[in-house]
Formats: sequence, structure tokens, C-alpha cells
Amino acid sequence: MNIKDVARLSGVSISTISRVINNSAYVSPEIKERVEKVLTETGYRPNSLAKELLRNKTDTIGVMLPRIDLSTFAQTIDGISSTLTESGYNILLANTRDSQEEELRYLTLFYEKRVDGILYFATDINERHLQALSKLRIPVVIVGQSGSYLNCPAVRLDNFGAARAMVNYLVSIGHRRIGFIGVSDHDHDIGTLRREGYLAALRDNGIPADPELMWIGDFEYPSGERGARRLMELPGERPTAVFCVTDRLSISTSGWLNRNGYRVPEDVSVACIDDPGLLSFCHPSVTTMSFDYMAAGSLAAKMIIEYIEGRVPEPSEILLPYTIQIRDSTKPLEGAII
Amino acid sequence: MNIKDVARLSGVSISTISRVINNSAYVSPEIKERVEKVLTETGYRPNSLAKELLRNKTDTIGVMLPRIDLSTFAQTIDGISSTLTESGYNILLANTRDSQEEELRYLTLFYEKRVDGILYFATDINERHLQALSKLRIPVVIVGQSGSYLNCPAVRLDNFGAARAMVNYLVSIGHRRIGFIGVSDHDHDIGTLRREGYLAALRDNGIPADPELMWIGDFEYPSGERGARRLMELPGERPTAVFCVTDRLSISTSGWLNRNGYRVPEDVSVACIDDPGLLSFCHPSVTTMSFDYMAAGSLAAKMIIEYIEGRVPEPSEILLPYTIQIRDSTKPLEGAII
DNA sequence: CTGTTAGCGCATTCAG
DNA sequence: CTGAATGCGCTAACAG
Repeated sequence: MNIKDVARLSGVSISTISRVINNSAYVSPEIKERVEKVLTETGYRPNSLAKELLRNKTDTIGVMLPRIDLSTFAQTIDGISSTLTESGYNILLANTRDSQEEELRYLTLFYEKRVDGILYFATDINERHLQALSKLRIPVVIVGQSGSYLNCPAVRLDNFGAARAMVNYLVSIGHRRIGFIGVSDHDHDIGTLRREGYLAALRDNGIPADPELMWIGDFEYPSGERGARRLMELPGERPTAVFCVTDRLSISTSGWLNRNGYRVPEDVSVACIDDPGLLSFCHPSVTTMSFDYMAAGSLAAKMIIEYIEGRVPEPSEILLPYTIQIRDSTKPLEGAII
Repeated sequence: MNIKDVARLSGVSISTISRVINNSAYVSPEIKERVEKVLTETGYRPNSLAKELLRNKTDTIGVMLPRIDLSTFAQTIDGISSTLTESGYNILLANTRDSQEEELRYLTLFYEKRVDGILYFATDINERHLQALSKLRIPVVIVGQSGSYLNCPAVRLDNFGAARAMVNYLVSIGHRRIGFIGVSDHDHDIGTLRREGYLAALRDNGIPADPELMWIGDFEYPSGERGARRLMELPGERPTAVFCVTDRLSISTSGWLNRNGYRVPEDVSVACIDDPGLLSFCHPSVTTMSFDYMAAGSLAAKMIIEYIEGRVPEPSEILLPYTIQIRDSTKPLEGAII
């Protein structure tokens, strides 16, 4: 069933059908009615491919992200999809499973499919991305990292500031021996910036960084357990607080501590960054830095739409703030002079 | 930059370009080399829209789901995307936020965009869906619910069996007064079937169902807290175990109990269904029924591909089994005769 | 072995 | 106010 069939059934030309469907010009009432009858009877719906080919616009945004099973990403997508839907855009999803090859492949695919714009959840940006993106000539907005290297607008989170502020908070309630459970630099904002925030806070307070107190793992739960065990089995004075760079790591860190004779927060305080609902409701609830990921997604969506419509997004980089959520997993250090 | 430009730059016809790109016929080595040079220099990539229009195939699957921020859905999508990618398919994502209007709107959109197939995460299927889908003439596979009403193949989870087996387990370790924290029937498999599994298990053991012990809320964390409070503040003998229909609800139930003077599992056992990594690592770790959502996604993807390729999926309905994960949140009832 | 041509389904000139 | 014709970019059938 195509526009030709509808035209034949209605006894008019295809132009008239097009005019009725798109309401793009006056059509005499009788003909209009006749056409509309055929339209509803047949349930005809125009083929978007043809339209898109002609208009050179697909109303589709390519969304590329390294993993979909992290609540932070899921929430961001929620924000993105809600805003894009409102504006009549659709999402072509690329779940790259952290593979750079996949990223580059999908970039090509996005181009071939002529998406109107790309939202790129970047982790580790390098020369190859720069090259690939520059050839693309498609509006790109970076999510979760700076866009300056790629010369793209970006929506970022103040990861450095959040980490620094959280560790400063731990120090402010008396902790000085603070363990760190992080992830590799492969993810720049979470791996590098959150670690640097931790180190900056130590410097802020004149506390020497102790490499022994820093554990670098991955994003999965077991990594938090391994880190916690490592920190607690260290010879010498054990940490009185542990700062984890993600919510997942704090859950498994806190879980391991509680299961292994260290009460949280009485013996060890635990804090982290990112605030899925979970952290308020588990036991003990977890002190964390909260980012509004839904809002980040919405903003990114708005930016890419602006960009597509020819306006260069202003400001070209949005930095989202953190808010501290003090809960039950942290407490002032016993006997410390605050 | 289109195929014509490339043809001009190479000094050959567009057919030759097409042949080189698709390797669809023999081209003399000299010409081939010349064309390939232009291809790499210009970075030309064919326009998929034109190809898709011609071939009447988009290599795109519409994936429709009610919410993306549940780990079960995220995991399922992970399985879907990995299998679809392997087979050269892409995902057009429709996040409907539980709105039936949105569902129907997206169904039309999927049709207009000529997706090759649809994966439909159904919750509440009714007459309108039946009508809409029957007009569509696009292969559809239902995920997470029976497809018989819509006459579609489906990948399901044995929700009834899982709930029944879990409650039977609780009874087997001595519990007889077992609270229930569920969700509304709006979600058939989770709302209705998991509740019926609970009731069936009670019948299995000759325990009369007590409506007072059953709380129906929603999917969010606060609902578990409200349910827990309600069950514990009931006059009369309090439950010794609580069965929650989802992992989220069990987290907030367990959290509320622990924060309000009921030790889990010493005073109250807590169990649920669904097994995100979280439940193994929190404290106490949570006894649950595990479904392999990644596998469910993979299977659904394989089914839709089969269907698209003209083979009717066999069997037309796959029921995925559960496996029990006994962890720290449940323990035999003190003093019970088992 | 390579070029010319038709047409996928539609929106949009341009005539009438 | 309506119809005929053009072309978006590409593949495939057909000539040469």
C-alpha cells in the first residue's frame, strides 16, 4: 500500500493525496472527504524512508553509549528520550559495550543512516574519534565529558568538584586516613577526575596521599569487595573511611565491610558519588554526591536539537553541579578533634 | 557527496561505483583501484535511506519498552543489542514511560519507519494493541509476557513458578506467616502472576491467605518501605517472612526493617524475585529467584530475526526458568518444626 | 566488463 | 484547485 494505491482508490492524483495527508494546500471539501475515507479505510501511512530521502532529514538522533546497564546511563537516556520525543525525534541506539571498534563502526552507521545528530556518551576519547567525527559533518553533543578536544558542545558533570567536596566532607568530620576505591583512567571523568578530586581534597587538608590506600578496579560489584578487603588487610593503621567513585562500588564495599566484622559507619565510614534511588533505601543508607542525570539527558537533548536547527548551542559546555546527600554510612570519627 | 560525485571524480559510471562498493560484480583491477582511491580520499559512504527504500528493508528493529531505568529491562536490552548487532540489525528505541498512548503512537512510527521487526516489552495488553498490531503486518515478538492473545511469538519468564517456588521455600524453612509486597495488575506478569504464585504456594501448604498480609504498591523503592511498615504495624501476630515481587522492593523492605529495629533475617526473612548483581553484594545479601535476562534478550532477538527471515519461530513461546539463590536475608524460623 | 536506465515512495515545482 | 513531471540516492536489469 503506497500513495499511488491510495490515489487510485480515491480517483485522484498522488499530489492530492499528499496535500490531504500533510495538509499542505487547499483541497476541495468533497475530494478531501473522499480521500480521508480511503485513508482511514486502508489505514495507509506514508513511508518515512521516501520522505526522509527527499527532505534529507530523518528526525533521528544516534545515541551511543558504552553500557546500558548502569543506572546513571539509564537515567540519562530517560531524560534524553523524554525530551527528544517531545520534539518529534527518535532514538537510534548504539550500545558499544566499551569497545572502541564498535564506537567507530557505529559512527559510520549513524552517518549512513543519516541521523540528524549524535549524542555521544564518551569515556576515552582519542585521535581516532577526532578524525572520525571531523569527517562526519553531523552535529555531535558529548555527554559526560568535556567536548573541547573534539570541538563539540558538551554536557558534563562536575566530577572533580564532587569528589573533592565529598572527601573534604569526610575530612571535616574527622577522617584523615581515607581509602580510595576507583576505576581505571579508561573512563576519563570517572577514572581520572574523581581520583584527582580525591587527591586534591587531601592536599587541601595537608594530608599526604598514600598510594597504599588507593585501589583501582573496574565498575562491577566484585571490584568493591576486592578493594575493601585490600584496604582492610593493609599492614599498619587501617582507614577510618572509604571513598568509592561509584554507587555500585560503595554498595559492595559497604556490604563486604559489614559481612567481615567492620560495622558501617561505626568502624568505617563509606561514601561515594552518584545517587540512584537505591542508596537512600538500603541499609545503611549511603552518603553520596547526587547528580541529576535525567536533567543532564534533557539538556543534552535540547542542545543537540538546537545544534541541528542551526543554532550553535550556547554555552557550548554545561557543567552540572552536585549536591551532597549525607546519610547513614558516614559518621564523625570517634574521638577526633573536629 | 553522493554516488554521482564519486562517479564523476573517478571518471566512471555510478553502476561501477556501486559494484566496487558492494563487491557485487567483477570490475577490472585498474578501475577498481582508481575508484577505491577516490572512495578513501572522499570518505564517501552510501546513503542507507536510498538503499533501504529500494530494498524495502531497513535492518532496524523497533524496541518498545515501558521504562528503561529498571535493571531487568536494561539487562534484557543488553542481550538484545548484542545479538542484533552481531546479525547486522540496529535498534530504534521507544521508551514509552508506561503510557498506552505512547505505545500506540510508537507502533505507528515503527511502521512508518519501516522497521523490519518489533520487540515489544508488554505489560498490559488490550484490545487496542490487538487491533493496532494486526494492521501492522510487521513481525512482532513479545518480551516478558504471553503472546497468545496477540497471536505473536514470545519470550517469557516463569513468573508464576518462580513466585510459587520461592514462597514454598520460605514455608519449607518454617515460615507460615508470610507477608506479600506486590505491584498492581497493570503489569500482568509481575503484578498478577507473581501474586498468584504466592497464593498458590500458600494453598500448596494449606495456609489460608490473609488479605491483611498483602500490600500492593508500585515499582519504586518507597513502596517497599510503605509495605514493610504496614505489615509490621498490623495488629496480631506479625509476619516472620516477607516476599517481595521485585528486587527493588526487597531492598527497601529490608532497609526499612533494619532501620526500624527488625533484624533481617533474625527477626524477619526477606526474599524476592529478580537478581541484579546488587543483591549478592549488599548487606544482608538477598535471597531471590534469578532469571537470565541477558539470555531472554538474546533469545528474543534471535526469534525476531528468524521471523523476519520468513521462518515462523519454533517453539512460538519460550518460557525461561528460574534458579533460586539462597543468601543471607532468609533463615529458618527459630523453633519451627521443619 | 562497463554504462544507461528504470524505479523504490514521496513532496514539490510548474502548468493548466 | 488539481494533475503531470521531476528527482532525492541508490541497486539491478539490461545493453553494448
